[in-house]
Amino acid sequence: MRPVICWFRQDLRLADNPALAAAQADGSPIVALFVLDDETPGIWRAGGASRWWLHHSLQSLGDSLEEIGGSLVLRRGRAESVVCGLADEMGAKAVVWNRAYEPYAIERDKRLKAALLARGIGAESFGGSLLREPWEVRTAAGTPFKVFTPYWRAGFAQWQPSPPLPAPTSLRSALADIESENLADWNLTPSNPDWSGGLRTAWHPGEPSAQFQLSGFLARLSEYAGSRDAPAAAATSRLSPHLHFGEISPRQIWHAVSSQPPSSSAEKFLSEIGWREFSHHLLFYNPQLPHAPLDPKFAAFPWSSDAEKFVRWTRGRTGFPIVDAGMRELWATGWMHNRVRMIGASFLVKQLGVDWRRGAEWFWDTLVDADLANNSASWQWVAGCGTDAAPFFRIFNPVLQGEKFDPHGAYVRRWVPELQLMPDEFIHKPWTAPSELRKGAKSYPEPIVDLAAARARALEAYRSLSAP
DNA sequence: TGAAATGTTGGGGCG
DNA sequence: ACGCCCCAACATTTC
Repeated sequence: MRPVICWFRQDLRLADNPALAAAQADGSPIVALFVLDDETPGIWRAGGASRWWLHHSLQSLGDSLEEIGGSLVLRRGRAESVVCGLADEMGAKAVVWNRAYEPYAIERDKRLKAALLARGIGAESFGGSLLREPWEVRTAAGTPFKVFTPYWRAGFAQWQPSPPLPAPTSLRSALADIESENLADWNLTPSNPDWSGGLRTAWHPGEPSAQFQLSGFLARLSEYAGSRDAPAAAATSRLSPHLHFGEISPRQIWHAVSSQPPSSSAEKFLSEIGWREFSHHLLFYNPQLPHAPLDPKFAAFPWSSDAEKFVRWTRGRTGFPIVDAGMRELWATGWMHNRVRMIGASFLVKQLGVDWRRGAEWFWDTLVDADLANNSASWQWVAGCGTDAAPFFRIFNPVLQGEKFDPHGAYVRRWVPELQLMPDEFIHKPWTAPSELRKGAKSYPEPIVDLAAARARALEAYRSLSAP
């Protein structure tokens, strides 16, 4: 019997996987395939932290497939040729996959589909990584949305997803022995040095862990609205990397959260899932989102070229504790609390005047949840050059933000041990502490900018955008 | 999903 | 008792 190839991409799960379910329903033997693609033109090659996650997620997916009588075939290369080649090799009946929405992925998949159909091989794609397809949600005029709130109201207020699909309990596997590469040979995990210790402590990639994480979050859902902005509180879901790799689907999350009693927390959290949808909507209709400001006024913005300050930002040595704590959390664990991402990003763009794309690139390389749509849309939001963007005058003050959201400095002390003994009163502005208190924190840097002066410079630069 | 500057109000000290 | 000033505390405006 001719097999169906189920091509796994950003959907590394068995449950609620429409492509896999369709392959099962077809009745043909199934070949589960993953392709490590660093070659497709325009691709955003996965960064270091993402590659670490991918390694473990693939391991987990392979294990899960084996438990139900299947296996995961690993190949490397330009995906179009690899998939086509394997389909030829197997005499495949069809290839199925769940859609991805990065511009290069859309182009690649379009070419692949045409190539397969031209060879008489079936090709079908499914929606499973988003709640709604980007083109499903439109304004009354039929145009894409530019602003989140109307997008959310139009697309999701009176809307319920269909229930998630169950995971297959046994896989009708292709009998032929199919050559697979060795995951270890892909060198996705770091060595010399192995910097992944903090990631291993913080995370457990894979579909079972994603479900575990979701149920843990549901148990503390009621705290979400009140504590989501406190980085020390661990009140957020921490589902972002699981979602990015598709170890859990947004439909599973939606279903689980909306089965809880209605609450402001549930509503707030679902709207955050909505921001993820909105980012993909924006990327779909604005393929330049990752590399060009949506607002053309920003084309000639006078960004700073101060490499030294940028490096200090990346390493968490700016002298502003809440910023440095966040950047060190990112470096150590591959993740940063959402509130601190906003503070740190605003600091880079507005206080240091550095191009948002430098920040986006750093995040891309260091985040385990690095996602082209979310990352690009969020940085454009912070920089004020997106469509639904933070107004230019919204400049976070890292001292005030720290005092507001980390009032006792618990988060800062966790990631900036130099400030362990600094009293709460000075924890977010240690340079103002009496000298005897600063002695214990001697290795902590002085602030690299004067907040008031930098703020004035930023306002001037942004104001000049709209001036004639 | 701001912050700072500016304006307003009202209680209390004081002559 | 009264007017005056000071200045938190809060509200509004501006960037």
